[in-house]
Formats: sequence, structure tokens, C-alpha cells
Amino acid sequence: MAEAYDVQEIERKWQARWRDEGTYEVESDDPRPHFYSLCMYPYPSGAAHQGHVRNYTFGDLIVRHRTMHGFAVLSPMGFDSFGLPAENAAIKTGVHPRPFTDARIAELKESITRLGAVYDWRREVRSHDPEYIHWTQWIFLRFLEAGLAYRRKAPVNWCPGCQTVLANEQVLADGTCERSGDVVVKRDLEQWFFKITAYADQLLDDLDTLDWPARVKTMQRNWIGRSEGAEFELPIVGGSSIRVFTTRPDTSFGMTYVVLAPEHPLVPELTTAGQRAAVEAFVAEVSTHTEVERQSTEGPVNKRGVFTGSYAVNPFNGQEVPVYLADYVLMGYGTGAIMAVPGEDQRDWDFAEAYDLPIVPTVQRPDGWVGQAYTGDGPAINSQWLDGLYKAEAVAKAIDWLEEQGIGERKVNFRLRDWLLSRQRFWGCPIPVVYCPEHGAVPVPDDQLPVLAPDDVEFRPTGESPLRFHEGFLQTACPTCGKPATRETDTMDTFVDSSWYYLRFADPHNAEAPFDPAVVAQWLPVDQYIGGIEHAILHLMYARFFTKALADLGVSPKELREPFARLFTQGMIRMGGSKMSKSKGNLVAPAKYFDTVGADALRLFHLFVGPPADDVDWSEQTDEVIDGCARFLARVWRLATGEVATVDGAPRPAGNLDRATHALIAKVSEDYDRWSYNTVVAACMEFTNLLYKHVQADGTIPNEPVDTLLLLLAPMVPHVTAELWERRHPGEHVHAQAWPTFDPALAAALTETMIVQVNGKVRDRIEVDAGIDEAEMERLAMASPKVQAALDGSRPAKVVARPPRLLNLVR
RNA sequence: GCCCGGAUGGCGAAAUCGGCAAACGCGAUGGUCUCAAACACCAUUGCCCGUGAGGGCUUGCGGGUUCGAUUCCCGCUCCGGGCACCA
Repeated sequence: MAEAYDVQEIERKWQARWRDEGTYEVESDDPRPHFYSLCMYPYPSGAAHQGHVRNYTFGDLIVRHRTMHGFAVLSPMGFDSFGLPAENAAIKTGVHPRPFTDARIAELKESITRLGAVYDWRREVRSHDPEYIHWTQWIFLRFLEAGLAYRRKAPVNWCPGCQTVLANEQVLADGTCERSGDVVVKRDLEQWFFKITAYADQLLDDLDTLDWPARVKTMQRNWIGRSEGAEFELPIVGGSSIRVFTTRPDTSFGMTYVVLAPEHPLVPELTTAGQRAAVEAFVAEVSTHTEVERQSTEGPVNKRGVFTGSYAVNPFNGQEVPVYLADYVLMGYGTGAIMAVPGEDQRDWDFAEAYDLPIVPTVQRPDGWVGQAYTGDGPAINSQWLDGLYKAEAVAKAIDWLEEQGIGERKVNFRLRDWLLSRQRFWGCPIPVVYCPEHGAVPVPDDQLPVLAPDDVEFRPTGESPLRFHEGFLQTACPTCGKPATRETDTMDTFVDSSWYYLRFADPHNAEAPFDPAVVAQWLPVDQYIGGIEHAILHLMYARFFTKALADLGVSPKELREPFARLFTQGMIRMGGSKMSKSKGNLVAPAKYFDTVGADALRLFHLFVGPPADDVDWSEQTDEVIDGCARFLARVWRLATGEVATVDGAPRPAGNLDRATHALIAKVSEDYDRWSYNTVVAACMEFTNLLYKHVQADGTIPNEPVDTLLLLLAPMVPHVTAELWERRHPGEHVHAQAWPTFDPALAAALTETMIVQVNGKVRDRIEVDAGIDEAEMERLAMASPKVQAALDGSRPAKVVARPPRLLNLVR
């Protein structure tokens, strides 16, 4: 491999300098304009992997680039240090999660440092630090007071592998645990929830204010799942009534049956004596099904429902319709009951066919339309006073009618559920609540925070937190009456920790509050947030909820409605078609590159390999490309240290070097701004090749082009550029220089290559003055023998000119 | 099933507003240096025909708009991701 310089020595030297001199430490009262750059703080799983390298390369580049543009850049780093792997290791080895975690933080920190990424380490935050636990618990208590945290018995997602409850967001579409892959089952448990649904509308609407990838916004919109419609009462023949939710009140005349969820509370009442055996068998059968089986669309539809024996009255036309149960109707959404309109809903159509129920279309099908249920727009039919109206109008009129009748109203439903935060685990933030036989759930007073877990616990896979078996922790006194009480032994979902860490970074050592809102206002929102696409829903939704709730509670600035103004989601690293990850065992450790080609070369590879948002395929060729990056840096080194040899007879390249330099600044500056780092690298390589030709011809090179190259590369490859700059400018630091500016007049080309096309095909290229006019273009083109040959003697019937670059002659 | 994104040489990719397709790099081939190798440096490298000059073809497939389409429109195929009985 190319060894123009001692990579290891130089990288060590500069990493030590940046650390010892506190180069990237900033104060909140810094007079420069503020910029907050943040990479998602990592779960400390040990030494960095290529995903980290990619993430922190982009983040570090932003920090250095913004600094060179005159900003005071806040660049903090911390660790999402609570979580399952440390506890699972504890169960296996008996080692307490804290030393296990601390050791992994040290490893990760070491590899981040070796990458050359710079942070204000004074601000380091770790989820498992007692101070951080203190304020996480304090925030929980504020949420509790405000009614945003509450406890209820709920059917929850239980993962037998992880031995804990999961949030809806952590259960995959196939009903398995996102972490262990075990099939998740339902259990009824008393659990703590955050009322994220109270912010459903804001979480949806405020997406419009964010400069985020459209893909992430769409995923969040779908997850929130807002649907507008109506809720109304249906009288039961000879009895009470049931409420249904529908998004298509315009099709109500086509309701030919009603379906309830098997868990619906009215089921016993509605079941007639004749149907009781069948209904009970059905309900029992459904309850044994796992979530996976229930969510499956496979299997015969006629085994999935049962008739209750009762009839409801369709209030629109007075018709009596049968009431069924079906497993596909969910108790957790809407009212747990639906009006079925098989004419306009395919699932209802399938059910109607299976149970031989009538189908009445209520929307006119377009001419020539074939199919079953029709979900498109069209004039209403078979709908009395709605006939002829199109969907939007018919919906509005139907709801108005329901409201006039006093039996229903407009209603918005969300797919989003409240956030279940209880975890039956040890290695998380304890929930600061005490249970008193007399006073129930009592919050731990602020002055008794933090509630810390003891160290002398036994780690056993029991399905309950080890805290439950620790008498010293469990037994306490009721804060209200002082009588014996027990502590909550569940801990919080680790997503709670990551929902506010970016606020703590602004004011990380505040002992009176989680942070001072005035200091937060100086930095937040985060100007540039960088992380993986895998957090598109969970973390990013929870953090947005926290930001809104904390602002409303007066904990953070009132006007801070969103945490992350701009978001960038980097692509994944793949290997052999699947994501590179520890669990897949296909990691390629960065350390081997740090030890050989160096961090600069590895950084350059990640920037050069393709657009930052695209996935990267780690292939057999990758090492060769990384070597190529190291080779380029060695070329830059030789150029900047005057080690490039002349070549006998080498021609001096055409064109003016100043012009080339200014054109490079213009292009590279723009490409940095649009995150097109791969083309920045390409442009710098091309420029380096040009400078080589100059040296090879002249034996020398002016300073300005070389210095410019070093400045433009400085955010990408910080070590080698810092060293070269210091050698060329003793006592100076490249990253303290201002970003180079360009003269637009110099950056613009003097001559252009005019393309002459005949009938759209390129027939000649002519070097012309950049200020050429159309007449001159045509004159030059007609003088070209190649063009004459292509025209074959005929005069062009039409001439399209786009000075100075293009002329198209059409025969 | 629905919603997004993608498809360009042997490979990673570029073409920013509809105007030279393939910049830059990897790999490959040939050469200089060397006793030799490594390193470094130079040159060639989309495909087909042709000794050559040159000609033809080419951005997943089929149409369309346009003087001109990798780019815009319509219809497909394949790949990746998200959601998936949400009434």
C-alpha cells in the first residue's frame, strides 16, 4: 500500500490535540451564530461498527464545515446506555450490567475518537447516570401530574423471549418481537402509559413544518393513521343499542349486517339462547389464537365469524340487519363494532358471500367496471335522499342527518395508541412510584429522587424485574402516610431516555432542573439531526411527543414545538444482501482500517462510495476502493509537500489554474450544501490530477490551488489536512480557517464546447467564446464539414440554439 | 393488497433546470522505472462492426410528448423498504 506518510502517527497526534485543546468545546453564550449538529446517541454495544462510522463521518463533517463557515457548533455525544443486552449478559454471566455497560462505552468512545470525530465531551450524557435517571424520573412525575402518564390494566404484548412487555411499535408486522424474534402473546397486566394520543393531531399536522425526508414523514403519517368519519348508535331489536364507527357514512343505506369484535362487552347480552353455544365456542376459539393467527388474512373466511341471533336497526332506512361477531374486528380501534357495507368494502363483500348475506351497492359503478366491492367515487344509488350525490357531499350530508337525529356525530379516529412504557426489567430507569394499601399509587416526592436500583440483586429470567425480589428496594414507606408500602418494580422503556437527551445536551450539568429553558432556547431545535432510517417511527415520534409535552408543561421553551428541524437518514450498510449487524455476525470492524490505511481513508470511502442516503453494499471490492482512497490521500500529501516528480516531455495542461481553482470552490461549496459528498470527492480528485499535470510539466505549483484543495478537503479528512496545513503554515490550524470564497467572474468559463446536433444527433463539437450569440453559432456550425456532411446539402428547416452550449439543426 | 423508493459499463457511481450519457474511482490491459517485485508514474478501457479513418447501438421493458428524454407523462417487469383485517 501507498505509504507517503506515517498515517498512524499523524492521526494520533491530531486526535490528542483536538482533545487536549478542547477545540470543539462551545459555550452557550458564544457570540458566533449557533448551530446544533447531532447524531443519534448510540446504544453502547462495544467497538464501533461501519454504521457508526458512516453516521459519525457525516456528523463530524457537518461540525467542521459549519465551524469553518463561522458558526459556534454544538457537537455533543452521549450513550443510550440502558437496555436489554447488558441485562441478558448479566443473567448469563452474573456480572452486573453497570461494569458491563461502562466497559462497552469505553470501547465505543475509543473507536469514535480514532475516527477523528470531535465532540464537546464535557457534555457527555449517559442514560444510566444517577443525574440523568433523576431528571428522567422528574419528567415522568410532571407527566403524571399533568395526566400524560397513567396506569391501567391492559392486554399487552408480552415477549416470552425477552420476558417483558413490548410497545406496539416494537412488535413486527408478523407478530414477532423486533428484538428476539419470538412470537408475541397477549397478557392482561397493570401497566404505565404515556398519553401520546393526546398529541395525535399535532404530531400529524406539525410534520408539515419539518425539513425531513418525505419517506420518514409518510411513515409517521401512516403510523398515526388519522381517519375521519362518523360514530353513531344502532338500536338493537328488543334491547339496547350499539355504537359503530365508519369512514363511509355515505354508504349507510348499503349496511346489510353489523359486526362486533369477539371481546365486545355487549356480546353476552346480544347472544340469543339458540346461538349461545356457537358464540361461546367461537369466542373461546378466538381467544386461543395468537396475535399472528388473528392478524393473518389466510384461511377460510367462513370460519372467522358467527351470528349472535340478534338484529340491529339501520337508522337510515329502518331495515333490520343481523349482528355477527368476527375475529377481524378489533376491540382496540373505533368502537369495536362496524356497520358492514359489502357493496363498497371488499372485506365485507367476502364475509357477506361466505355467510350468504345480501349485498346492496350504494355507489354507481363506472361504465365497464368489473370487480366486486367498489371503493371509488361516484353518484350514490339505492340511498333515498343521498341518491346522485358524490362521496364528499354524501358523507357530509349523512353526518349532518345523524347529528340532526341526535344519534351520532362526526368523529376522528387514530391508529396511534398510547405508549406503553412499563418494562419488567432491571436495567432501565425505575418508575418513581410507591404503592400504598391506603393511598394507592403515590408519586415519589421530587426531593427523594432519584430512585436508584440497588446493586446487590440476583439476575434470573423470571419475567419480572429482579427489583421485585429485593426486599430492601421493594419495601418502603408511603410518602403520604408513612405506613409500609411497596415500590413500583418496573422500569421505563429505554425510548423514554432517548426522548429528551438532546435537550439535556444544551445544559448537561444542571442540578436544579433537567435543563434551563433559556439555555435550551439558545440551541434548540437541533439544526441537523443525523441517524438511521430504522428510527423513522419509534424514536422520532416519541421525541417529538416529549418536546411538545415538555413545552406545554413549561419545562422547556413554549415555542419549541419540534426537536429536530432538519433530519438526515443515512443508508444502511449491507453485506450479502442483508443489513450488516452484530446479530447477523457479518460485521467488518473499523479498527482494522484505523490500524492500516487510517481513519481519513475510511472516512473518505464512506463519503465517496455513493449518495449518503443510499444503502452501501460491502463487497469483495470494498477493500480495494478503500485502498484507492488512501492512494488519493497519499497523492495529496506528495503534492502538498512538493514530492511530485517532473515527467520528461509532459505537456502543460491548457487553461488557467486560477480559473480552475475558483470553479472548484464554486462546485464543491454547492455540493457540500446539498449533501453531495461523493461528487465533492470526485471534483477534488479531478483537481488533484490537474495539479499533478502542472507539477509534472513545470516542476512547481503555486500555493493557492494546493491550499484551497486542503481547505475543501478539511471537513472530510481532518487529520491529513491538519498536518499538511500546519507544515505549510506553521502555527496555523486548517479547521480554524475561513471557508474559501470564489470570484464568480473567475469561476465562470471563458470558452465552452458548443455541441452541434443535426436532427438531435451530435455531429460536431466546436470550442467557442462563452458569450457567443445565435447567429455566430449557426455560422460556425454551417462551416463545419462534418455538419455539412450530415445535412447532405439541404438547408436546416429549423434551428434550435441554446447559447453557448447547444445548437440543433433540424432538416 | 395499499403507500413510498430504486433499476445507468465488468463493479461503486456521475449527469443540480429537458440539451455532449458514463465525470470520479475500483477492476482490467499495455507501458516507464527496477536485476526482479512492490510502490510510484504514464496510457487505453460502454457495446458491436472496421486494420484504420469512421459508422452504428446503448440509461429495466413497451408506448407517448418534444427539435431534443437517464430526466416529463401513460402502461408494465423486477428489486428494496414501510404499512397491512384500522371499519
